[in-house]
Amino acid sequence: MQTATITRIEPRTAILSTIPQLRKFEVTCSSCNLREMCLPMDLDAEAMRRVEQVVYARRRVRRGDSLFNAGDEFSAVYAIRSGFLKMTVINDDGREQVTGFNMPGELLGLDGIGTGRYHGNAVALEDAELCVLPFSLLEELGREVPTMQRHLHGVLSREIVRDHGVMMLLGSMRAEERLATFLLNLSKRFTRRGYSPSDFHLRMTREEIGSYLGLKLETVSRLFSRFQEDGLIEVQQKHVRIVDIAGLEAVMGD
Amino acid sequence: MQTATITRIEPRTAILSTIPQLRKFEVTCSSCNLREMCLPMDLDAEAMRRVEQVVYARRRVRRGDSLFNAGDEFSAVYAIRSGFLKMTVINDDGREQVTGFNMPGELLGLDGIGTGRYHGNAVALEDAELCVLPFSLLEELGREVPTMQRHLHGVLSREIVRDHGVMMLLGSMRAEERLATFLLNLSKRFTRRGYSPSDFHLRMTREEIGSYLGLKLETVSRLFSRFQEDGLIEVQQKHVRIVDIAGLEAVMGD
DNA sequence: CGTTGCGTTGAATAAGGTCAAATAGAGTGG
DNA sequence: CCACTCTATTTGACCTTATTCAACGCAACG
Repeated sequence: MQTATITRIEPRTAILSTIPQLRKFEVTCSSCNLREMCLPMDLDAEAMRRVEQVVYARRRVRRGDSLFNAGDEFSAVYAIRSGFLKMTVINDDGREQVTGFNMPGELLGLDGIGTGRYHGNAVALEDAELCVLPFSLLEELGREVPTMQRHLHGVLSREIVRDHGVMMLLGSMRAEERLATFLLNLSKRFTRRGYSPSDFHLRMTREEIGSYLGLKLETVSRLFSRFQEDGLIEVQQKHVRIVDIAGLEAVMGD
Repeated sequence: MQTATITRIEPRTAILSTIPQLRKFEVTCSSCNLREMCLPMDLDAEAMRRVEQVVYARRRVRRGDSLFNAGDEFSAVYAIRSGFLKMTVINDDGREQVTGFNMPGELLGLDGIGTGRYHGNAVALEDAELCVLPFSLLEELGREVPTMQRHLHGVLSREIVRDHGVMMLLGSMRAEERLATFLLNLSKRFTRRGYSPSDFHLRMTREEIGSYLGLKLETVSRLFSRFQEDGLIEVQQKHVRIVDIAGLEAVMGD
């Protein structure tokens, strides 16, 4: 496990003009193709400029490496620019639970605000690049720009809502419903990012899917096979093709 | 389902002096015995005063009634003054999942910030009284008082952390571990509120416990009986007495 | 004092887990 | 480029756990 590369970017616009064009281009949220779903969503030009001041570094994490681990000191949240990550928690007996899979445009590290230390582990499922948002700067921005404040609260609240959805999944659904829900959720998120709703590459293993869904990897594998037999999907290793969306949705309806 | 009683309290201190002594006394967070664990935790006098301006109404909800329901317009979060409540979500096929049980000093309604509508249902398990905190006032306060801002973020973040703990419970633990965890968690929270760590009254039914823990009510009942046979607890209907805390903790260790 | 909701318990069943073996890919170094 | 290794995946057989179905008991309440 090696230290991830950190690319420092100038923190304040005052200095921004001294940076080569290319670099400047990289920093701007306004030109980032994730702006529609990332933190600066729906901001006016002025607010956007302020956010860009907060994004003061870029960080790369290689597949298998951690962005942060449980217990690490919290100082920033991260916006995913590229790559897939998983969030996990590990309990006393060493059992690991995957609490989420995250894709570009999503925010990581919110679990660290409350205690000053990250509560979970963020591990890259493939090489990833992230925007580092020092949380104190984000809070400062929130105090000055109500839109940003509201937006940050929204992100936190929606994470809670998402978690409640996972509780519903884990607490009330049968195995096949869980997997169907999972696939449909991935499909929706891929669609939002401009990728195919029906054809995608799973970055996580069967075991990681199983952990997230509260199932064993063998069960996940069997379900993939069954869904394929039933003509709902086509699977080949990590590549999934959803053949019958309505059918998948109907799995929950029985 | 009847509308809960709402007691209006003057929103701003300017008017506060006109209220009878008793009422004034009721409003003050500073004299509330929950201040140690509620929103105004760790605030200085000035910040405390500001919070008290935000708490502008009191609301009563009777056992079985809803404080709010999924889809209701979001405008406030609620601090529980007295009484137990449960949070639930209901999915398309009508299945209900209990996502949490809440006791005095805890905040409800955070799930509504992100979308402007509450995502879950808050139902009183016994007659309850709550402080109404209009969220726009809370945000305003957050912008002006960094301590409060940080504190609100902390509450939101810790809710996420709690949810991840529940995911761990639902995704990775066996039935008996879940129930043991649940009982120990209740014990801890009761202790914090000055009640007995070992002797308490469950406000929720076996079915509600089961829903929360991802188990059927019969399973919960059997586990209670088994824990009793094993000398870990004594149960009589809703009254629980933890006899062997270490033993309960050990349930998770096997 | 019957009704009703909640809780307990037993027996049968099903869902998913465990164990084991075979296979398929991906990555590595010669 | 190929052989080798390692890890991920698939599948079968069997087992365990929790669910389902059903009956009954208890306590609160009109």
